[in-house]
Amino acid sequence: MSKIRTRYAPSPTGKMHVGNLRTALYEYLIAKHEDGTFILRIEDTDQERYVEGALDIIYRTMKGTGLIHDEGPDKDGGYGPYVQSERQATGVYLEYAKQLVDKGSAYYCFCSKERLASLKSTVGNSVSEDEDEAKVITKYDKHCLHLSKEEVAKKLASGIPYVIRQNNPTTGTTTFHDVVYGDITVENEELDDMILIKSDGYPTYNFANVVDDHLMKITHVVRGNEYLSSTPKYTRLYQDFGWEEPAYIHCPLITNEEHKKLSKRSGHSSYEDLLEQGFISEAIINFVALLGWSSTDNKEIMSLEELIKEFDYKHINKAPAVFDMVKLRWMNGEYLKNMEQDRFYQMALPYIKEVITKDLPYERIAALIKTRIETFLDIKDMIDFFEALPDYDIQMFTHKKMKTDSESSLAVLEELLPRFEALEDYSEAGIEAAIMSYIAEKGIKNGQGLWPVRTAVSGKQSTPGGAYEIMSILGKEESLRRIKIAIDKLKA
RNA sequence: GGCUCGUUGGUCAAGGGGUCAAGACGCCGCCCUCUCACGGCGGAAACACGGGUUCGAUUCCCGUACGAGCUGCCA
Repeated sequence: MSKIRTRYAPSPTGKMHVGNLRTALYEYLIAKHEDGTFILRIEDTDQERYVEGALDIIYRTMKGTGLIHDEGPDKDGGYGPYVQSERQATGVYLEYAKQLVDKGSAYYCFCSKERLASLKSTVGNSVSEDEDEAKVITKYDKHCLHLSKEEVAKKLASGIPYVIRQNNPTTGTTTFHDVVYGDITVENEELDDMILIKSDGYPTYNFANVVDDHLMKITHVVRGNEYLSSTPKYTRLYQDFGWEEPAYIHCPLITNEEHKKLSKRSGHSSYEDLLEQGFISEAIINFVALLGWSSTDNKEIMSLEELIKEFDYKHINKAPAVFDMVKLRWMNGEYLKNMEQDRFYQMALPYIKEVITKDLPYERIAALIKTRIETFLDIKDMIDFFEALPDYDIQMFTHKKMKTDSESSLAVLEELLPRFEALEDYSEAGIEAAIMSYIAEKGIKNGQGLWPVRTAVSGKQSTPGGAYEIMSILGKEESLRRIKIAIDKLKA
């Protein structure tokens, strides 16, 4: 059995869309599961859509996610070039297209864009009140197929711009097999004579893809199911060339909450956007892997290594999957909770410093928030009270379950204040001892003693950590100041 | 419009002729607890519809509905 070779073939047109990321991931997993080769190929045949810097994003994403390719523009494996514009320069695509022309499976077309546009006739326009959905016929009419060799040669010589189109049969059917969707058959009548070589000399994606996959000996092709409808045309190409087709693995679409294709502005469209939203790479990969696939033993939290071991492309789902941000948040939180403290601290620090300018023990703050956040963006609202005491209402001291009210809270704070002032050991343990002995003396519930204190020093209903943690982090001076403020408020 | 694909709780998702139809997220409740989280326990919640085939269909077949994708000298 020959070794598996998969390829991720992005176009450098902008950010890394999560659908593309999943495709890359599956290609990687399929290859690595069988110890195969994972290739990166850049499909930049559309110069108009090329975006500066997009290539960097691709490399950065691959590196950041750990999807390391074995062959690519920067890693020659003997099947290069790995950039289609460079391959184009070698003339391969034209050469192969001409082979097809010689076989009668393709032909030159000199039709102007105007003529092409006129072909898109609208039928039954008057009746279609269903929005502006007019019936449109978009198939090319094979007008240039009937040009004689001499006419073609003449036009070619005179420099008229041309295109090379596939010559599809008009009768019969074409069938291809997809690993997830099974056999799919279409009427050849439906097949458009798609363009293989554009008038600028570049191949279309449709053509370059087939030629390159064959030349690079790709065994498994993974792509989104938006390609399902064009695959029969690729099958024709393989048949015309006499090449063996790779295994097709079309993945279900990833949609937004409205069940529409993910769009640029939906917030979860790209890997980079997600990083900006405070998610970490491992969680994104893990989550995306589970969109359309699940492991046999139901495991959900899986590292890339585990995914490699578990991944079986035969278990990919057919139905489109909604990208659920809420679940991603949960998963990200799981990763954060399980992260080694030091790494968490390093990653959280910039976000902490964004809100806290005072000289406080950042590491301890980080430890407090670790189990309480889902993304790094959650940090801000959680720790802002360390920086400045918010303006709170004394209603907050009244808590039914804690059995506290303004009056009891005032008493507790006034009695505790001198004890805190006299406290030498202002560590967490020292403060705890002071408060607990007070509680014991008074014979009150923990909550009755602690709720007023925590509220006074934080000014918030809920906080990461409790009274002693907060007080020791704030320091003696600041926490006493806040307690005095509380006493004043309660007296007023 | 045509073609293609899809349809299990709100979402992800197992299962595929006989199951009390898994699990996860979210939601709700309880426990833990100085708050919020964490953790633990429990709960509500699904086979789109109509015909077949069959002793028996969520599972197979056919329709219908709904949804999506494609219908570019984009990928």
